[in-house]
Amino acid sequence: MPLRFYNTLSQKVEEFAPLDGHTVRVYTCGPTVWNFVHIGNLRTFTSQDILRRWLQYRGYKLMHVMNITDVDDRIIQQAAAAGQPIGEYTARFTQAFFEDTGKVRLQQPELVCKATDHIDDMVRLIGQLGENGCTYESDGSVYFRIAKFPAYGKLSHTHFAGMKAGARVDSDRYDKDDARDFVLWKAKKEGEHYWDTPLGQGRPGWHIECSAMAMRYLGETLDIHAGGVDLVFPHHENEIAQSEASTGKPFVRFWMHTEHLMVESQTMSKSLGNFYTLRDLLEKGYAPEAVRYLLASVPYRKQLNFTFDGLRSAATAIERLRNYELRLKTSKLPEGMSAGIQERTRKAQAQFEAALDDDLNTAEALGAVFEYIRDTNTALDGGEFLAGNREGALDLLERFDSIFDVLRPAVSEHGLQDGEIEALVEERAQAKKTRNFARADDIRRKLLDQGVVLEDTREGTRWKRK
RNA sequence: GGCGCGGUAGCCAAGUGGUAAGGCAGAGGUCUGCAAAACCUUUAUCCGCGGGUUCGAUUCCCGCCCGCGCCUCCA
Repeated sequence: MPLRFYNTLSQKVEEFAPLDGHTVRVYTCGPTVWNFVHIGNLRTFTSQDILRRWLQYRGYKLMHVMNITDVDDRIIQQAAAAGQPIGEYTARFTQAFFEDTGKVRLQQPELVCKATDHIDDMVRLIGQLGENGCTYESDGSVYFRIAKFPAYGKLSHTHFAGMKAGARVDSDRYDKDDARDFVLWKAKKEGEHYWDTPLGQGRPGWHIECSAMAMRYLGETLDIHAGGVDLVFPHHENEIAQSEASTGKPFVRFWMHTEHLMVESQTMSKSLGNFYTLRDLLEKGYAPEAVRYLLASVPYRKQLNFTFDGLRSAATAIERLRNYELRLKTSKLPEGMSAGIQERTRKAQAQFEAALDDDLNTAEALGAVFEYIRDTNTALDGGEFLAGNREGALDLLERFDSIFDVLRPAVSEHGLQDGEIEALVEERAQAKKTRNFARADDIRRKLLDQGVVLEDTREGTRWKRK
């Protein structure tokens, strides 16, 4: 079965291949840098990381562009409250964003672009829309006239036909001709950051930055545009309107939206006290890999119920994976190659790949890997897993980790050096030989205090950092 | 109200028109100086509820109940 993704536009799972056959042009809506990323943001970004990695696994080149929204109402407000220029305020959170996403091992997009660096592109795009007769000005602001774009609503599958224009006009927004119209350019307000442009003094509306930057770097038709489900309407709907009304071409082939994350079955919100940033979780002592695993383990189109129980489960599951890898690498195996095991490995890889090809079904992919681990652990116990099978199993793990990326422990702390650990392991082996178990246990305890776990096996003692 | 997603074991969660993956937790066992790791057995006669289609439905259709999201700037 070929690679296929659910497309919000068609509401169907469709076969995917990049337009030009080799390079996938992806645009994802990045963070608004007014605060630290929370785990809901991270869920979306993690699913996009899985997407990236899977496209690469399937041999495609990537041109992935992500924007940084570094000007919007909240930023202006918060920066003012902090008494800082917006650039200074956003720089701090932009840096924090990359620190945090790096900790959960998100690959960097090929290109990251900031809204404030692309004001000219936005102004040009708005100008083009003006030439096409899609805009109007009111009180110094420029609006997009939805009536000029009949396809409006095709992404969110909203039918505005029966809705009377103006019926839902918000009393605060009488400056618009139609309630659905949205702002492209906001007139300057006293004391707010503004740009001097042919459109007048002001700042861009929210939606225009994505259209402008996406088309600037990826062309008029993108392969994939992704974001959280909440962006379907109005953000992405408006992006389509702006882009297609300007170029007359389809803006995006595949729209992919990540479902939201819940916390203990409830909406995550500050008022409920269940709002967590990544930093909150790390401070509580959870490993970033566990966060990554948990966020990646539920397929992106399903709401993910985040619980601390789940986070601990994730950490234990990672332990199982790492134990298995350690066992594979350290076990002395009988010579030879088992055809049965080889076939089992091939099958596991096929299942793993089929699962991810099927709209990134990470849960099923994990199932395939764990099932394989249990089977081969049994074979290892029974002596049927032979030296010749080791490479295949390690290769499978490597393939798995090229997507999930949880096998390597976070930071190797500055504790004991390998040589020191090995010397102590050797000393303990001698103590055990002389049945000096007190000394042996003493060494094990001492190492455990340093985060090193010892495991005695038939072939001797192996160790790992916890 | 409109549009959309979902309701599967203690928790998380996959899945199929033919009789329920996987992870975590629990119980018992094997192994072990101890411990860990690992394995074995066990934990849903049943997939929100009620109808219908079918030889057969958790999987398709209809209705209902419940949770969640969006409906103008929230990933």
